[in-house]
Order: sequence, then C-alpha cells, then structure tokens
Amino acid sequence: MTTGRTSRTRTYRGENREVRHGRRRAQLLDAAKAVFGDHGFRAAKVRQICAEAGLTERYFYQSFENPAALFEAVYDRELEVLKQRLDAVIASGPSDPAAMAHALIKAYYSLLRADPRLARILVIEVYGTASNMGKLYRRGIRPFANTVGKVLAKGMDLSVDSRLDAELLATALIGAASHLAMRWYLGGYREPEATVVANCYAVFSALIRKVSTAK
Amino acid sequence: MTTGRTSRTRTYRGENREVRHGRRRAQLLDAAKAVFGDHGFRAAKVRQICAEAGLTERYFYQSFENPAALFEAVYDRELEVLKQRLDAVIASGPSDPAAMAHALIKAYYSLLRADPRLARILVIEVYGTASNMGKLYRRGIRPFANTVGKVLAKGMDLSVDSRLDAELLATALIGAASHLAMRWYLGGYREPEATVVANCYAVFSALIRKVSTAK
DNA sequence: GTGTTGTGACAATGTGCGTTGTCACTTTGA
DNA sequence: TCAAAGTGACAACGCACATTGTCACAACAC
Repeated sequence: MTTGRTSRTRTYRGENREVRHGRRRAQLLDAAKAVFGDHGFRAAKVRQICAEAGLTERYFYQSFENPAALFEAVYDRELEVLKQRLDAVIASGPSDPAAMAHALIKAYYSLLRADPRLARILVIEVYGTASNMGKLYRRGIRPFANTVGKVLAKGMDLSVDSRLDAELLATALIGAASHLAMRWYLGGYREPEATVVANCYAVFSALIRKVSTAK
Repeated sequence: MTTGRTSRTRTYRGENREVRHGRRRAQLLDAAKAVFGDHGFRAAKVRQICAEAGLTERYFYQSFENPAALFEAVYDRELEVLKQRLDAVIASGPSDPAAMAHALIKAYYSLLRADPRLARILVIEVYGTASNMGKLYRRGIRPFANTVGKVLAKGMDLSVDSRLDAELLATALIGAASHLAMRWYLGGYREPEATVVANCYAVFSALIRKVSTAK
C-alpha cells in the first residue's frame, strides 16, 4: 500500500507506545494489589480495579486476558519480592542450617508484617482462585519448597529413615510457616512478631537437629 | 377459625414433614459433598447440586439460605468425621506423645486417602470461600489445633523458651500436616501413604522430642 | 369423591458484572 | 491545518445463574 509510511506507533504525552502500555500495566498491577490485598480476589471487580488504577476498562483487557490472569501476575510479582528477600538472606547468611533457617523465618514474617497486602495475597488469596490453584501451587509454592529444602538439606542426613524426603519435609515446613502466617494475619497480627518467629523456628530447628549429620 | 383442626403437617409416602425435610437435607448434603469434592465450590451450581440430589431448586432454599451455607454444613459434617476418627485414636491410643502423634497422623492421611472428596473439602476448598474463611478457620482449624495441641503438650516442657506457645506450635504442626496433605492430593496421591506419614511424623516427633520433659 | 397439601418439571424474573461499543475530545505528526 | 491515533467517560450488550413463580399432577385426610 502507498499509505505504508505512517509510523505504526506514535508518542503521546512524551511516551511511546511501549512505555504507555507498560505504565498502564503497572498501574493495574498496583491497583490490583491494593484491591486484592484489602478485599480479596472474590470481591474484586474489574470496574473497581480500573477505578483504583485511574484507567478505564478498555485498558484492562489490553493488558490482561481476564481477572484471573491479573491475579496471577500480581501473585508472581509479590512472590518475586519475597524470593528476593530470601535470596538476599541466603546469599549473605550463615552457613549453619539452623541459623540460616532463623534468618529466613525472620525475614519472612518481617515482610508479611510490613506489607499486609502482600501477606494476604501470598498466604490467603492464593487459595481463592480454584482454577489457578494447581498452577499457582506448582509455580509458587513448590519451587519455593524446593529452594528452601535444598538450603536446609545441606546439613541433613536423611539416611536415618529411607522414606524421608527433602522435598516433602520442606513442604511440611513451608506449610507450618505459611499456616502460622495465615493465623497471624487473620488474627490481626495479635501476637508479637518475635513470638511467631520463635515458634516457627522451634519447628524448623527441631527437624534440622533431628536429621542433622552433626549429632 | 373453624378450619383450625386440619393437621398442620401431613405424612406423605409414609414420611411426616420432619422426616421428609430431613431426608431432603441429607440428600442435598450428600450431593453437595460429591459436587464440591469433585469440582470444587466455585464451579458448583445450585442446579447441578439439585440435579445430583434428585431434587428441584425449591428444596434447596427450603433447607439452606444460600450455597455458602450449604458448603458450611458440608464442611462441618466432614470435619466431624475427621474429629471422630481422631478422638477414637486419642481415646484408645498410647499415652506416649510421639506414638500418639504417629497414630493421629496415620489416621489422618488414611482418611484423606480413602475419601478424596472429604480431602478436597477439608484441605482445599476450605480456603475457597473467602467470606467464610475467617469463620471456618475459627470453627474448624483453630479448635482442632487446640485439641491436638493439648494432647501433644502433655509431654512437653515449654519453659525452655518463654515465647513458646502450645497453641502456636500446634498451629504450625497442623499447617505442616495439612499442607503436606494438600500437596499429596493435588499430586494425585502420587507418594505412598507410608511415605507421607513418615515425613509428617518426622516433623512432629522432632518437635516433641525437642521440647520433651523426658530428655 | 373432594378439597387440601405435597411434588416435580420447568418457565420467568432479576441482577451482577464481564466485556464490548460509542462518541466527543485531545494530542500527534506531517 | 488536518487526518489519524490515542484517550476517557460511560452506555449497551450479553450471559450465567441465583431466586421465585406457575401449573399440572399425585398422595393424603376426611
């Protein structure tokens, strides 16, 4: 066609298409975090999220297939925040498994306490999207358990019982920590953070000691 | 009025009103267990549950305010089944806390394995009804943690750390067990039951030993 | 037998909300 | 300056279901 030379994209208010699109997507993610984190996924409506983001519905569908996809993206983002926190601990932390566990637990609850919206999304709302559940579990919790399991397993000798499995044990510990987190959150963070950390650590350290190579 | 003496209730097909009403309620509970247990709460429709029960929608609203109320009733019933199993173990079981824990864990996973619908309802779908979540948590998991906590605490000396709290520790252990159960269920019960039991027990027994009075 | 109550199948209604469309207005690039 | 692209506000559509209503028929009580 002879019309071909009009630029396919155009800057608007100083932003080109990619930037505008990315900014709106980010606005939606922020708004969705607020809405999901305050009222939950079930109660969240497309209109509300868009209003919160200061955008119209059209842009929602420009960035996301549907509300479930948006939740998935929000979940991934918050999970990434947690991962980076824990990775930092792993990188800088002590090599002693028990001390490492304590540092990880502290970082975990500290983050959940500081950001209740993140807490709700990671600990409560994950389970709220039944269809996503399997997927989110595989993408989020399971690799997470793997990582933590590997770190903790460094000082473990699982041969004391041939049925013991590092991944299953890690899954159990993750369950303990996240369930405690759920209770903490649902109870309005009633218990002091140090108390929650201490009790969670008690479970972790007990297991670490039990299967520790260094008797 | 002169019409007063017609009996307010009438037997129908050999059942009086209470019996008919109760039977329909039970049919709905059974149908709901099947639907919730196979497809989840979110996917369940009133029509489907009624069809499964062989009843029409009218009887649904005669017995339950709304689908959430039905789920609540189903949840309570399944939880009661679990409670009775565990109570039986507690009543007949050994007094040694570790052995008791092992027996409880065995009974728990055995039930979840034998009845996947119950498993899904108790371990997965609880979290699916956001509005009910707080209520179900208080009614179901928390008193449950209390009971288990009290049983396990019999042989514990929490004074080793003043911040340790039997209820929080029990919550953590319940979280470990139920999260492991969730993984087991979502993975199609891939791992052998004995393996799941062994790994769960490893966590329980480690903690019991750690805070045991009998060093 | 006859009026009343119970029942089942199904239609009708209502609503909430996701999703798409309209339109007037603004900004851009040539 | 002007046509095209971008935007925002909001209306309109469509659908899935919960919820209520209708009606013909069956079982009961007398």
